Amino acid sequence: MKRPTQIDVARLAGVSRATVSYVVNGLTEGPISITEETRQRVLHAINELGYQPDAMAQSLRSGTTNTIGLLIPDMHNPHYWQIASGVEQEAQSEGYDLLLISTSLDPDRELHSVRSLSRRRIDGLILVLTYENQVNDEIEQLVQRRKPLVMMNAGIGNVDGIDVVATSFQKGATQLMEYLLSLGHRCIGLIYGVAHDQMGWDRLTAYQAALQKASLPTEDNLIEYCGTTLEEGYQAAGRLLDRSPRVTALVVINDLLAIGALRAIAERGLRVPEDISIASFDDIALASYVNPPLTTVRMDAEELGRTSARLVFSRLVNPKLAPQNVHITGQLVIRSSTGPAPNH
Amino acid sequence: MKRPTQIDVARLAGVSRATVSYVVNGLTEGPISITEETRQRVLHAINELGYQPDAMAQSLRSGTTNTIGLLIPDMHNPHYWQIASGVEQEAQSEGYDLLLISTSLDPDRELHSVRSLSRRRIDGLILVLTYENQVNDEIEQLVQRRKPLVMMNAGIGNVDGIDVVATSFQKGATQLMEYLLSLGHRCIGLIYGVAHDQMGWDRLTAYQAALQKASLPTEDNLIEYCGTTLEEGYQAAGRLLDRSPRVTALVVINDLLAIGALRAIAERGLRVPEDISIASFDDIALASYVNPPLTTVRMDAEELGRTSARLVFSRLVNPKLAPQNVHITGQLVIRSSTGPAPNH
DNA sequence: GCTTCACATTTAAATGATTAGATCAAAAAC
DNA sequence: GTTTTTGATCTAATCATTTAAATGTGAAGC
Repeated sequence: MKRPTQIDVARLAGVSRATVSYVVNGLTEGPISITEETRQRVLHAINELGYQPDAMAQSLRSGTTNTIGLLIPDMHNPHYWQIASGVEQEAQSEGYDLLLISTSLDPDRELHSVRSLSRRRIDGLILVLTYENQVNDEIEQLVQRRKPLVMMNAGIGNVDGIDVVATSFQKGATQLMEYLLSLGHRCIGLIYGVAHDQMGWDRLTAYQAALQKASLPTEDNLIEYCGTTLEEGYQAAGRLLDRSPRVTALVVINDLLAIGALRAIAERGLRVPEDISIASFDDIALASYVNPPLTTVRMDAEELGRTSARLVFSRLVNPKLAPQNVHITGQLVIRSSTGPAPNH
Repeated sequence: MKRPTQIDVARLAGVSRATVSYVVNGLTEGPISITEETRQRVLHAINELGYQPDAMAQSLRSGTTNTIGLLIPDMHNPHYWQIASGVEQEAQSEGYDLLLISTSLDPDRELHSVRSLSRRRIDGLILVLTYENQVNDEIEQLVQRRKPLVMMNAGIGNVDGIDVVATSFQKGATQLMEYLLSLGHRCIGLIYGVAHDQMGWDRLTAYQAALQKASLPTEDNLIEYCGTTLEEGYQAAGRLLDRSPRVTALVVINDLLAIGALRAIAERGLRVPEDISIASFDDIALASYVNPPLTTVRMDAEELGRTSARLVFSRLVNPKLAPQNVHITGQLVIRSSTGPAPNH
């Protein structure tokens, strides 16, 4: 059975399509007026047929889709989920739907997806990119078409004239390092699990700067590189723990990998924080529920999502707004996964 | 700057709109033929203007949106994320985009969202509902319009004639209970954290049946009801643990809440599994990384998502397919969070 | 009695694509 | 030399809506 259109309703009610449109959109007051009797006839016909206006046709006419797009790098990391959750909340409360695309950390897909979203006449777009430079042309176009566009990144090269929600763990990472050093830790490992070199730079540089400032060696043998999954975090922690001298503290690029690392620690019979301290970044919901609760640098990802969405909507309301540049920094949250260095 | 349309391209290339369409869609072979020279002129104009076909207009014409919708109850539970992830993967590989809606466990929103998705001419729809009965009318309509529609549920009342991916923990829960009883546990608590009475029924009944079969009391004082968040699982576990006599094993409705429960256990200085065993359902990625790794009944949620998506696409290809009814059951995975009952 | 006006509704253009069928010139067939 | 065919392109209908402008009617104004 085909879905009924305005024409079907008009025919059944014995009126023209315009009248149906006016009734549906409640324009019966003001310049246009429809008799109550006609109105009822139309409403009755709508009910009879189960008519619903076709969103595609409306979109074509209005140039508006009531949809915002969100591009995230990976659906397996709770951090990105939380961002999406925040965006979804805000979108829903504004009556917008969410088109979600994950690029699975693939730069080709990133480019392809931005193109696809732009063809769809999305009303606004939030990008959490990993390979920014790839899509500059597309972004340029979107900006010129006055599409609300928010880029969320970890302080990579910002594009001019667009809204940015920049996140930085730099300050929080520095705080964390000072805290660990004050606990007497002198051999602090870093698990650097990222999809791409440019990611996590804020944490890496803060880590190195802190060590340097404390006149400690910053050689690479304290850094273990890996991918972005739990399993890879677990593996990397294992490799790092089996080196000697063993680190007394472990800084992990995010909570997810830290949970993987916790397992590696537990398997070696080490106690946290008595034998080894561990700290990470993000403060995902789980961070305070694992055993022991993780010391972490908090960045409320859901709030990040909500903020980005709000930027989109504020530009949707007022397209002439000057480019916004929200800067969000992480805050150190001390829990029980960190403690004094052994023999200190 | 407005986005260029087919007309702009046609004008610049000195041809008609039809010709542009043919070139864009690569129909230059077969019944239609275009000289290479014209083709080049059109392509050049497209490039010049940065023309991209408007997806809305295409959708209106074709009645097809290249989009599938997914409705999930809650974005905070990793279980649903994993489903979404599976759907997204499959959709992307078929060249479809994903429209994601979370109802936040609100029945009104559930109804409203299904309506909204149906207005959008979504090509297919996957519903993970919690309040099925509310939307039966809408579903009926979608079926009559021959929209591929998959319902994923935990074996509640199935609607006739539609594709269903039914999940059941019944068998796995029974296995789990037998396993716990065989370890000597006689006082087994249940943390029943659901949004809605009908959810988790499979686990509850299996739990009760197993106790009854073992001639153990099935009074309600071993069951702690709560909501669906980590925090609520934590609280509920606390309440249950503080009763006496204390349970020697804890069955939790899902892994997420079990992780909350683990914290409550740790805070009371109890060891897992020496003092108390804990087991749950889902086997989210984290389940094998927490300390200790959780015994759980595995249900691969990502696979669930992929399966649902595949059902949608298979019906999209062949609308006359008989209604599919995939039944997926959970499998017990024994890890180290369960062990012999104390004093056994 | 003629104009003016308000009211209730309709007509038709516009949104941006696809595609069946029309057109028109040049080449091929007879 | 006329008809047929073929190749290349164009015309116009269609998809389902919105909305500015037009239409027709009866009542009010003078």
